[in-house]
Amino acid sequence: MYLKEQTYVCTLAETGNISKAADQLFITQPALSTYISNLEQNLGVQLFAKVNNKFVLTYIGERYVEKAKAMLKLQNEFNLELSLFEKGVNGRIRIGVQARRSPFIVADIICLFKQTHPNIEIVFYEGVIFTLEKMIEENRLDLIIYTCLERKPNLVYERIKEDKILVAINSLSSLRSRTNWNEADKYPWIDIEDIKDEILILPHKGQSLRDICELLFKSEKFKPKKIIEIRNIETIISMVSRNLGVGFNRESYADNMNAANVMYLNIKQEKTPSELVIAYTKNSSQIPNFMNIVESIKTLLLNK
Amino acid sequence: MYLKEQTYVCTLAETGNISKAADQLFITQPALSTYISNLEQNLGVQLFAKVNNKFVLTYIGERYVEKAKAMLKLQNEFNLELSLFEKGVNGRIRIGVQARRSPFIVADIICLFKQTHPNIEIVFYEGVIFTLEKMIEENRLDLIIYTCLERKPNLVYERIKEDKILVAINSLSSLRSRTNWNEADKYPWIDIEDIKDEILILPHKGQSLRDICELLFKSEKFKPKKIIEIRNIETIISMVSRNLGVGFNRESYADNMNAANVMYLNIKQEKTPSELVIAYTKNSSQIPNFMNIVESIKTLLLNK
DNA sequence: TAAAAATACTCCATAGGTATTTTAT
DNA sequence: ATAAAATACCTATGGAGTATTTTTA
Repeated sequence: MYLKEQTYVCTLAETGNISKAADQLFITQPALSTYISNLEQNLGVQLFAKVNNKFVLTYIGERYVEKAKAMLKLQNEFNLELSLFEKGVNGRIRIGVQARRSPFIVADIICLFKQTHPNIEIVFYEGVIFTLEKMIEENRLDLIIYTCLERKPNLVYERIKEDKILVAINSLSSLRSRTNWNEADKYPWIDIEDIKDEILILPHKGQSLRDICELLFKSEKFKPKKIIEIRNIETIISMVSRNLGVGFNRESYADNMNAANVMYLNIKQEKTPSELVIAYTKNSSQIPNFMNIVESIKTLLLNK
Repeated sequence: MYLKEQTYVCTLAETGNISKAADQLFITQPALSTYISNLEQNLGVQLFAKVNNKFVLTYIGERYVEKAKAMLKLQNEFNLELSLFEKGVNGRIRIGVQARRSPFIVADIICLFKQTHPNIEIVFYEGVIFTLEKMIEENRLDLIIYTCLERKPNLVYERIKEDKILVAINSLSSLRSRTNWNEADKYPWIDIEDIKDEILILPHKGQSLRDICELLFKSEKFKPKKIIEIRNIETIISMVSRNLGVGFNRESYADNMNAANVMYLNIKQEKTPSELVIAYTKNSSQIPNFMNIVESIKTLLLNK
């Protein structure tokens, strides 16, 4: 942003001398001379009066310069912001996270940015997968962190880790005897057929955990006998804790939830577990060092 | 003053659509398209992101638009001021008057402007003739009202009226018998030779009234016997009122001074009396309807 | 007479035009 | 298939240059 007209007039007003002003502006004296006289012609008024071969502002010239100086101040402010932005000091990143996941992530990311990019404004949006994907495609978010069920072609994905569906049973339940534990695995395994007679506590339809469960049930032709629908996953787990049924959870959520006597199990039938990912649009031009930021968020999430 | 760059960007930001924006700006779609992409190239950043074929501002674009809008506001303010100025509504006129004359003139001029040009700022400067002439030549005044002794070639003069030098005598003084009164004249006549033995009360050297008296004395080879020097002309007249000597005054001042027993006399020897004038520089480009203003001040002074 | 500004002229970058192609819904 | 944006290409204006003249102190 360069305000040539305003700069020229203000410089001439300060020096009172075409030749000196032209020097300061790195142009020649005739160039400035004709520029100013053309400008005055176009404006229809004299901005300068010539007194003893010095250029002094007329009344309307003074009015012009007052406004022009304010403009030049704004120009400088923008140019400063721009240079900070280009260096990556300045900026804004809009991050979308699943509302469910937000408590485990947001505070950490804010702490990370406070240390590494204190002048980058972070805007969080919490929502469901569908909304997050819609918002990033509409350029209302720069980056989303979520459990991806199906990759979209116009987004770029950075895989953080697998995010398996786990069955949550009460550790005192008789189901425990049906589980197998391989030393290599974090959780024991269960066959989904073994819980078909149990009361299943699931989120409502439309919640992504429920939807992914339904896909699994469908592919396995699994028909649950009885389902209780609960919106809040923490409530589901606390119900399992009281042995009121068998719950479901994502591995990434399970790690952040504590409840007495709750035992998590891998599902034998889950072949292609969904993934926790960072996603962004291909032409993400909002921030210069965007990829560094993605990397540092990725590292943060991997180490959790 | 036209901020093309800022106007183009703000219009595009508002419409989100190159074609509509181009229409509003009275240019073609390709013209705006290339203009914006060149601008982004030069700035080194994207101001807009294309989302569903709509142009939406990026972070730095928002920063740009915030500054640009403030500039456009200043531009509108100036353009408004300019149009008022061109219509003569707005403006400033700097009037110089002789300090001596200021009490009889300034209030009337201010009243005149309040009625006819309420938005024109009037700046008064009060000083001696020499300073007034210097200031108008340096463009620090637009117009001076004073008693001109000698016309300068680079100034334009509007003659208001003759401003004769009068002799002030006490009406009880014996000098009265030496005066002649023609019916046609405002004041009786006296021969300067008749006061050469009197005590003459004159302003100090350098005061214009004294200087003009000296010129008269010189051309008439008139040698006063005794002179008392008094700076304030009102004081001189009050001394005449007490019959302490013979005073001098300008006709234009005399009309505005009251003192008991003071009688004013024309001087027989004054052949080319000085004039009360309005003077201004030849290229007075400060105010569009300057000549009207000069005329109305002239009329005001004539009717006093 | 010396310094500053204005003028004459030349050149080139760029804004803006038309015609057309590419892209996106 | 249609509408919008981008691209290609052409033109003209005006900003900036050099050389020179005019003006002013």
